Amino acid sequence: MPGHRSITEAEKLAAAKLGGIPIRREQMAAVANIYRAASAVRQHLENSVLRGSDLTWTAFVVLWVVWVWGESETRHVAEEAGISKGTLTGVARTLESRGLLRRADHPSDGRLVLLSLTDEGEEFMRRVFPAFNEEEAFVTAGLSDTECRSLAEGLRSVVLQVEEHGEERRQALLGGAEPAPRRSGRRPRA
Amino acid sequence: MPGHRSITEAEKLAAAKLGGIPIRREQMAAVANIYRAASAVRQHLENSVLRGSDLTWTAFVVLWVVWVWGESETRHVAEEAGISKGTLTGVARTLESRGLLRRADHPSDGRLVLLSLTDEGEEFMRRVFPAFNEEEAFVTAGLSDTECRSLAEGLRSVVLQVEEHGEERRQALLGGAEPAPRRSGRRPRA
DNA sequence: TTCGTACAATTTGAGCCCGAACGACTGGAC
DNA sequence: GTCCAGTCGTTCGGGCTCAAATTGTACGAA
Repeated sequence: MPGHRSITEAEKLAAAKLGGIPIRREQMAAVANIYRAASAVRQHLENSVLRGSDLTWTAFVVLWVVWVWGESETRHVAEEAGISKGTLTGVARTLESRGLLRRADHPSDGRLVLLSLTDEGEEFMRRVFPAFNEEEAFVTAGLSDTECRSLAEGLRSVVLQVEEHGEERRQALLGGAEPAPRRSGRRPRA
Repeated sequence: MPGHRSITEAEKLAAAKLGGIPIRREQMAAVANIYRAASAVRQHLENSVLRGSDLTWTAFVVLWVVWVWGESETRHVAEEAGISKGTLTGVARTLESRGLLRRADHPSDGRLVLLSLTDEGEEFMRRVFPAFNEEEAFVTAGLSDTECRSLAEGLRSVVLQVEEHGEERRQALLGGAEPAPRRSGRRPRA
């Protein structure tokens, strides 16, 4: 687990490093803690309820999305699960090989693929989701119901800010220039 | 970005799926939003300030840790950055190849490796960190300073809960049985 | 000295991650 | 009927991710 040395201590050192240039401390601490918490929660869930079935957090989320929303087109599942289409292809392959997920062609549009749970997948979610939710309760045990709601509220505000103004902001930062190429990624064939 | 369909809507569907079994809604929403926010923030930062230098979030965090704390042993850096030692080996290799990070043997203990920034690395952080912090402020723009502090406080409580009681909890859940093997991971040589 | 235990970083294998390139397909214009 | 612009899922390349196995170093006991 991260964080033997406190974030506040780190802030001071960072400030010293910059000598005079002001830092947005509260914002920095908030972002740092979002990431820390996300890692801690994921780690805990993977090593408790998910470990027995050897599923990753992502695989479980995908399964959850299909379980809750029923048979769905892959692009919607990727969107809901918060992963790219390319990643979903791989995760779906894994889940299919475990016998939990099924893929089917769309009856009228040949470009689409539909995902749905197998019977085994349904049975799995009925059994495992309650345990998963139980651990969600465990990790937030230090917070009251009200505090949980308030936490979720604050986080939603962050998500919304990025969703609504992120693209525009990135455009502005690049100042018209096209985004820098990525070292990784597929190369043109020629 | 994830979440066209609301989490509250998903809750109801999940509840219906379970028919009667109660769900900890607030806790579920809090955890879901922690993860969503973390992804959104990471995505935004990678595609704005980090894109130009083709660094990932993780690589930047590692750089930041070494910048702030100075030359450090790899195990401490991994701990601070919230990644495993194995992952750090790879990330450090990447940063070394970019000329931002340096590795050195410990003068008295041959088992240890020390990481420090190159001059280029120092220059990079002096230039990029302010921009990074600026985007941390952007993503939290919907929150006041007080709300930021309160958000960080709630998240810290989650991190603490997992750090302090997580191991014990996982033990209890497994009920004495050793943790299930992982499909991935290195195999015995024989 | 030689052994054994402890602890360090690295390697390994399976899998996740993104975004760009790609091929299959759609649906409207002509 | 034949373009053709748009959309879909998949492939691909470089990189991150973990935990277990491995290699190497340290250090005290026999």
